[in-house]
This record gives sequence, C-alpha cells and structure tokens, in this order.
Amino acid sequence: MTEASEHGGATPERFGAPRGRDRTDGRGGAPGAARGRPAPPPSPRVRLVDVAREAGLSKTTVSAALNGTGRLSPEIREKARETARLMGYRPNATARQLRAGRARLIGYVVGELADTPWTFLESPYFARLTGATAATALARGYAVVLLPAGSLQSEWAALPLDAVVVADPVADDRIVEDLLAARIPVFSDRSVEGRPGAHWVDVDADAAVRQALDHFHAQGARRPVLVVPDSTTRFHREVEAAHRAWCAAHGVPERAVRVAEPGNGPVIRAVEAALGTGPERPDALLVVAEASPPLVLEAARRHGYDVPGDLLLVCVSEDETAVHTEPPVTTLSLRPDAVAEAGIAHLVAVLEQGLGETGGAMVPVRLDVRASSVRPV
Amino acid sequence: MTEASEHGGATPERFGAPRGRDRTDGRGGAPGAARGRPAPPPSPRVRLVDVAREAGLSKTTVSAALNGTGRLSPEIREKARETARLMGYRPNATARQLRAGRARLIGYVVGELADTPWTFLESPYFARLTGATAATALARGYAVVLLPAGSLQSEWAALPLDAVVVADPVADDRIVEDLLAARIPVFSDRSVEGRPGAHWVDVDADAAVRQALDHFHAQGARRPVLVVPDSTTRFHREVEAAHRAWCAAHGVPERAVRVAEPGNGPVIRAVEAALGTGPERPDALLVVAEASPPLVLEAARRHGYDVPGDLLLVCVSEDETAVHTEPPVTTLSLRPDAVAEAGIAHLVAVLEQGLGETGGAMVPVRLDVRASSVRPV
DNA sequence: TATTGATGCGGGAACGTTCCCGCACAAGAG
DNA sequence: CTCTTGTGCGGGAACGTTCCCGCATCAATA
Repeated sequence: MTEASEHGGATPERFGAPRGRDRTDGRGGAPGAARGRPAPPPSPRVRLVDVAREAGLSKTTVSAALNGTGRLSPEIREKARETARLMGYRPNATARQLRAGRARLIGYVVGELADTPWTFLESPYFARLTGATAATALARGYAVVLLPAGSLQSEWAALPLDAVVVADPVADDRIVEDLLAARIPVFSDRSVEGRPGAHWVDVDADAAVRQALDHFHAQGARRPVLVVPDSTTRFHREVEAAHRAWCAAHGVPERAVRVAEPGNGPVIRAVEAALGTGPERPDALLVVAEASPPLVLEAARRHGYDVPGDLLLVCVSEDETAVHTEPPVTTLSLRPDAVAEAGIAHLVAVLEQGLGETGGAMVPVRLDVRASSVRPV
Repeated sequence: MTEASEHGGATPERFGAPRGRDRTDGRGGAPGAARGRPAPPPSPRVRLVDVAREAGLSKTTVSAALNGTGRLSPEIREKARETARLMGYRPNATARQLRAGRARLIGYVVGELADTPWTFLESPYFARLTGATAATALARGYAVVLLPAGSLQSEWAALPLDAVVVADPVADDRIVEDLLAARIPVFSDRSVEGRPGAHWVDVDADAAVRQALDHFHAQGARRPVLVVPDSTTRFHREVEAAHRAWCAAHGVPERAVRVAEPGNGPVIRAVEAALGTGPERPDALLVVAEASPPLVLEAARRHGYDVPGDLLLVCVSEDETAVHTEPPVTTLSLRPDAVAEAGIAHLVAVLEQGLGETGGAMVPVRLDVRASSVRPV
C-alpha cells in the first residue's frame, strides 16, 4: 500500500515500439495465422508481455514481481516494477477474473414500489444502506453493481455476479426466483417469512420497540400509539408482537395503525388516523414506517397537537432533516451502516469459506433522543 | 427476447456424468499435466464444451447456435439450444468479456462531502440520478458499479471499467485525476470550469432561472430573492449570471445569498439570511440549493411569513415531500432522469463510435407549479 | 569432485469464450 | 466426369492473466 506507487508518476511514458499488433509467435503453427487486421490504432494497451519484453524478462517473472509472489531477486523484482510503472501498465482485470474463477462482483437489487421504479433509493434508509454496502464491499475487494428490480434476466445474466444483495425482500420480485434458479447466492437486509435458501441480516425488533416505549413511559406517556407497515417482513411482524407484549406487560391499551404501502403519503395518512383514534387522544406516537420527520411533525400540528407538550414523537428514520426541525425529532435508527457491514461480512464469509445454506446476523438499533420526545419541565 | 426462453424451465436438470474435473486432452502433451486437484465438488458449473459433448457437437457449433450466428441447419441449432437449456448452461460472462475486450462496466462516483462519505446519495437529486443512470445503462447493456468518492485507486483499479460517471464534479476528488491518468473516459452530470478532457451533460441554467422568475413576476412578486450554492459548477455560475441579467432586464434589485456548502443545515441558514435581508422584506424566494421543502417552509414561517400569502416559494428539488406539505411547494426539477439518459446516451456513443474528446448535451428543466408559488385570490 | 539442496527464472498450460478458417460433402454447370 | 460454388460443421488460435512445474546455476556439504 505504498502511497507513492499508488498515485505517483501516473504519466504513462511511451516506450519502444508499442507493438504493431503483429504477434508472430515463433512456432511453425497453423498456416495463414497472423494476418494484419485493419488495426485501428486507438489505444494499444500495454500488456504483461509488453512489459516483459521491454524489461528483458518473462511474463511469469513480471507477474510474480508485480504480485509480490514467487522467488525473485530484489533487483529483478524492482526492475520489473519500474518498467511496468514507466510503461503505464495496468493489469487486465477481466483476464484476472477469468483465471481466478470469480469476478468479485455482487449485484444490488433495490425493490420496486408499484410501477415507480427506484423511488426506494430516495428513502434515506436505502440510500445509506446502498452507500454503506458499496463502501464495505469495496473495502473487502468486491464491487457492487446496481440492479433495478424490474431488470430482465437478459440484462443481468450477462454479468459475472458472485452473489446478489436484495435490499427490499418485501417485493417478492421475480428476480429473486430467477437468481436462485441461476444458482446465484442471495442475501438480504431483512428476512421474509417463507422465503427459504437465502441469507439475511436482521435488526433487533424487540429491542427497538422496547427502547422507544420505555423511553415514552419514562417521560410519563401512558397512551402511546404505533404506526407500523403492514408487511410480511419479519422485522415488522416482530415489531407488532413486541408492541403487543410491551402493552400487556405495562397494562396500557394496545393501539396500532397499519400502513398498507410505503411512501410519505400513505404514512402521513396513517399518522393522522392514529392521532384521531380512540376515546382519549394519544400522548405519544411511534412511527415505525419511514416518513419525512418534518411532515410527521406538521401532521401532528394540523391535528392540534403540541410536540412535545402533549404528544411525544419518535420516528424510525435515517432522515437527516429530523435534526433541523423545531423541535428536533427523536429518531430510532435501524443502523443501515451496521446492517451493510454485517451483511457484507456474512456474504464474504459464505463466498470465501462456503458456510451453511441459510443463516443470519442480528443488528441492534439506536435511539437518538431529541426534543420531540422529551416532556418539557 | 422470447419470454419463454427467458424465464421458462429454469430447473437445471443434471445430465450424464457432470465431468469429474479430469480434463484429459487427447494430445500427448506436456508430462505431468492433469494431476487430480483436491477437487472440492461445490458446483461443477456446466461449460460450453460440456454442452457440446452432451449434444455430440463441437463447441463452435453450440456457440453459434446459442448466439444465433454461423451457418447451421435448423435441426442442429435447435438440438444445441435444447441441450443447453436442459443442462442449465449459463455462459461465463468473464470469458466473454475477455474475448470481447470490453467488460461493459461503468463506474459511478458520487461526490463526498467533507468527511461524511455517501451522504450525497441521500439527496433526492442524486438518488434519482443514480437510479436512472443504472437503469438506463443496464438497458443499453452496461452495468453500473458504485464507487465511493474516497475510494483508493487500489480498490477500483481491479475493476474492468470501460468508463466512469462522476456524479458530483464539484468535489475535485483525486479519483478523477487518477481515472484520467489511467486513460479511463470520465463523464459527468455537470461541467466544471477548468476541467478539460472530460465529457459532460448540463442543464439549462438560463431557462431555469427565467422560468422561475417569470413565474414570480406573473404572480405579482417584485422583490424576489435567490439562494444559490457558492460553487464552481458551471450550472451555478450560470444561475447567478442569469439572475443578474433577469433582474437588470426587469428593473428589480438584485438580491442573492450564497451557500458555502451543501446540506440542509447550511441551506436553511442561508434561507433565513435571505428572508431577513434588505430594507424591504422579499416577496418571493427561489432556493436553488437543494434542501428539504418542508424545512424551507418551516423556516419561512418561523420568520413570520405566510406562504403563499406574502411570500411565494420555489425550490429546486426532486424531493417528493414537496407534494405533501401544506401548502404544497412548487419545485423546479433538474430532471435527473433526463440527465442520466442524455449522459448514458453520450457515453455509449463515445465508447462505441469513439466520438470527440470533449463534448456535452443540454437538458431542460421542469417547473412543477404548486400552491406555494401561486398568489391566492 | 560428486551430491544435495536451495535459489532464480522461464515455458507453457489452463480459465471459457468467440471467431477465423479449413475441410468434407452435395449439387449444379460445363 | 470434372470443375466450381455453396452449405454445414469442427479445429484451433486468441483474449491476458496466473500458476504449476522444470531447468539451470551456485553454494554448501560429504
């Protein structure tokens, strides 16, 4: 990792005759072999043999020198490296991959919402998850290619994918079935009930709900209400279960509103329904479905609530705008960075050590308490 | 594109002896060649020769049959295809790439803000641009790999990139220099002054400013104020110039506030500065820097403005939350989808037909008028 | 001085495709 | 019957690496 060799002297000084594409191999081989092609001279990229010829060495030696393998004298090693550097040699990644048998490429599918593809990337959670996945994977030597959920098999079939990460398993997209059929390992940031054979990472739903509700309770709230997505994701099912258990244990009535589909519009409507529900107005609101915190706050105000005066608010969200509202909104982070890290670690383990068929890791959540959930004194 | 062959019969029925990794090539070749490796039997992926052997044909013939090339009798072609299908054959993408000389892979660098990498993906503009780029590229046969801006050369150097798209050229990241030095073509969604040798797509700044200001003017506003990023991006420079020209032409005082850095915090503070500025309070606000529309609205309210009663508001933003505020916020879309499409089209043209060194395309903007910028009657 | 062992380097076969040819055979023209 | 033309298929090189070997050379030991 010498910084110098990493960045220094990038100017590829041209050396000798940059090979006229003749390729006369000495053997008295098949007749009519090397016929001069039209030879468009766009960019005769320098290959390993070119470096070898220039340095008066064999390609084996140069390869070993550059990769730090083999038994070579320091002088020869240095000479090969220097020649390669001067000639601006860059190894052909495709050839390496072919030799290695793996492309170190993983696909990243982000779920599609109805017929508006890719709006998922706009969700802060998925944006962060995507970025963190790419960064983590790259640090471990894997590149991430973006795959819209609606992609046809003909589109990704031409890619040498070692594995695929599916960011939103709720959408039981055809693509997952096709991937599994193509014997490509599938990983996911959530586990879905009844989908076997895939690897997953999940977040600790029980801890999440308990943290938020305990926090409400400690602030004196006694009539909390929950807004939760109506999905088959294990996380959301467990959120509901944990909520039920917590309410029973604390002897408070169980209030929850389900959101049928993601997106700010539906969630805001569910929030409004939750705020208008029941005989007594709720005094705390936990929004597990991701929505823009400022919008949730505005909805509460429209319904005559003062936050945090007569309504404590916690949003499950990664949205940075939560910090800038008045009051700032307490958020429960699902830790997309940690999810990505755990997911990639698991993926790499499976790919490189060949672990079991199905498995998962559990990631904790994090409550960032801000003014919206702190009862004023 | 037969749907049937695309999805149908994906079950790879195992055929004959799935080759015991022996590979005894008949020629009396070099001694000590085929030594049985430890041979981990994980997944003896079926190759072209396996299909050929099973079908009693040559690999040339099978290849031609599957690719629809060559001179083959219909019967043989069908037989090869059927055998391949039954054996669950999937061509090795890496080998194809090696033969073809290109990997059909393009990198996508998204700029880094200070030392918080990847927060850019959270901006709705970049999220949409990213998604649209990936989808458009994939439709044209190119895959997009995500590259964090901070990536070391050692990380992406191992990738067979045909080109790289840089999503935020403002950050004059080392990566761009390195890419150009590595002779990898660079494309960008914006042009930056003084960066030569790269291809770009840009949006029509002049039309954008005129549309917004004309709209304000038509609604009766006479004291518009502009909030614009302080960057070297050509677009932002042209926005300022267009604003100056428009103000001069319409005889209104030129009011503008510059934002030093992106992000909701800085932009909101600039908005507050803009709203408190000058002897007379402004009656219209054009925010060119991307910020969350609900936050801008809230800031205006904190300063005692009624929108749209005594302040008309237009935000340059792709943020979907603009629709859900009260009143909904008028937005000026920079058309990331169109930018992506134009950019990829240009990229493909350069890559496949080898066009000129530098060039660009211009994309128009779109004003979505909502209640926040319509003077109530 | 022979024998071993270690060291330094190169030859050449893979990796799995595609594609340029050549060859065999059949059919039509002279 | 021979010469050409066309059709159908297969052999084998090439794409640019890596890595398994083998062959020298040389020092150390018997």
